[in-house]
Formats: sequence, structure tokens, C-alpha cells
Amino acid sequence: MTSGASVKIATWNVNSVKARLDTVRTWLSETAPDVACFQEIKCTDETFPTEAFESLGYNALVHGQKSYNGVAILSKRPPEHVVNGLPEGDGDDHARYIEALVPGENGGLVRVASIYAPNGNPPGTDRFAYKLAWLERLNRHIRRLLTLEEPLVLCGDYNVIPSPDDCHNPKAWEGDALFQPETRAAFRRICNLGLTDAFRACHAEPHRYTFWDYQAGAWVKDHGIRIDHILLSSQAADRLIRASIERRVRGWEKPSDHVPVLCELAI
DNA sequence: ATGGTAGCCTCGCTA
Repeated sequence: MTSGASVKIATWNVNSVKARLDTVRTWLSETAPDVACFQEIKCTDETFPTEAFESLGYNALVHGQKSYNGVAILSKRPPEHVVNGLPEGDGDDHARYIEALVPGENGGLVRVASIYAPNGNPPGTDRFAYKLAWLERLNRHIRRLLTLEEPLVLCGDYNVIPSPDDCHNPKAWEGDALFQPETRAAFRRICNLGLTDAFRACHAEPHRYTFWDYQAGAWVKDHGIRIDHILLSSQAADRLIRASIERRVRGWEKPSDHVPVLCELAI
């Protein structure tokens, strides 16, 4: 038997890469993903700790912003065809999207995106309108990418609770931008382009979370939500081997409020 | 009904 080549891809909202540097480096060393997508790095391109990741064998692609937002992609193999920001970005200064083409073994290629969708709270404000408009821009961009008919892995914090099973108490989230009917519908329209939720494809059980608020003892009470998702094109879904949520990381010292989500593809 | 925490690099904003 020959062992098939596989690529391990992760997504993680780190809530400040500088505040989380030790935690992130520890997790990367333990888990050794081939590609890691970060959100909320909360720093500029210039202040991103590139060397701290290069010393672990990663190339770093950064689309940063001072204090807020910011996304990055780490890849063991040198990426190509990098795209910073979504199209139609006139007047939008939020750093929420980066994409690259990453080589696998044996000449295979995977296109990977690191996505940080707007939070949008509270509903009924221009912040909520911005969230919905941003998700529609993302939808249009994904439609263009899907015409390439290649393995595509859309990683990120979508700030969407897809179903009541993705939170502890749906009533508590009724008034929240992450669980509004319009928000869920916008996310469904993206999924219905033909994408596969990697975690859900591997795990049917409800109440598996990726985020627990720092406040009100949410972690201790397991009052979490599942808002970090890996969406796969059909060409990527064909190759899905496994997916998981790195729940244990939330219990570490000085944790992010989000934990990593992983998938492994036969590429 | 409110406040509870964390990070930014400030005493307020975002999540």
C-alpha cells in the first residue's frame, strides 16, 4: 500500500496574533497543518510576526489592519496567485479577505481563502446592512471562483450560526446579528452554490462549538456557538478525509475566544 | 435588566 498524500488545512480566529503568539506557535508545532488561515490578527502587514512563523517552516501572507480585523494565510509550501481583499471593495477599508493558490504534493493545487465576515451587531443598523452586503459580495466572488472547477477551501469566521443546533440556547441568540433570519439566509445562499460544510459532512452531532464568549462563564457552562466554518467546493469535498474542532485549545492559558477548525484532504 | 471579559494602545470601541 502506498500512503496517499494529504493536506491539512486549518482556520482560527486568533483574536490578536501578537497577544496569542505563544499559544498559536504551540498549536502549530503540535498539529503541523500544511495551511493555517487566521482571522482577527489585529495588526498591520508591517507588525505581523512573520519571523516567528518562518522559524516553524511557514510562509506568511498577510492582509492586515491596525487594531481591528486582519487576515493571514500560513503555508508550508510557497503560495502563489495571492488576492488581498474581495472585489467591489471601493470605500471598504476593512481587511477581511485573503486568498492564495497553495501547492500540495505531486503537483496538486488547492485554492484557500481566509475569511473574516463582519459581526453586524446590532441588527437594524448600518453595521448589519454592511454585514449582509459583505456576504453578498463574498457570494459573488465565490461564484466566480467556482467556475474554475478546482479544489477550493473557504476557511473562516463567517459570524453566522447556521442552525439552532449550532448554539446552546437559540432563544438567547434570537436578537443577535449572528442568528438573524437574513444572516442565516445569506449563508445558506453561499452553501447552496454547491459547497460542503467540512465539519458537518464528518459530524452529524449537534452542539459542537467553535466560539465561547469570554464573558458570563460561557466556556465553563459550554454556552458556545459554531461560527467558524470550512466550506469546500465539490472538487475539494470529493477529497475530504476528516474534519475536527480543536476544542481543547479553549481551555489553554490565555486562549482566544475561538478555537481552530481543521480539515484534511487527499491532495 | 444588567453585566459579565479581552484586546487595542484609550479612558471608548469592537467583539
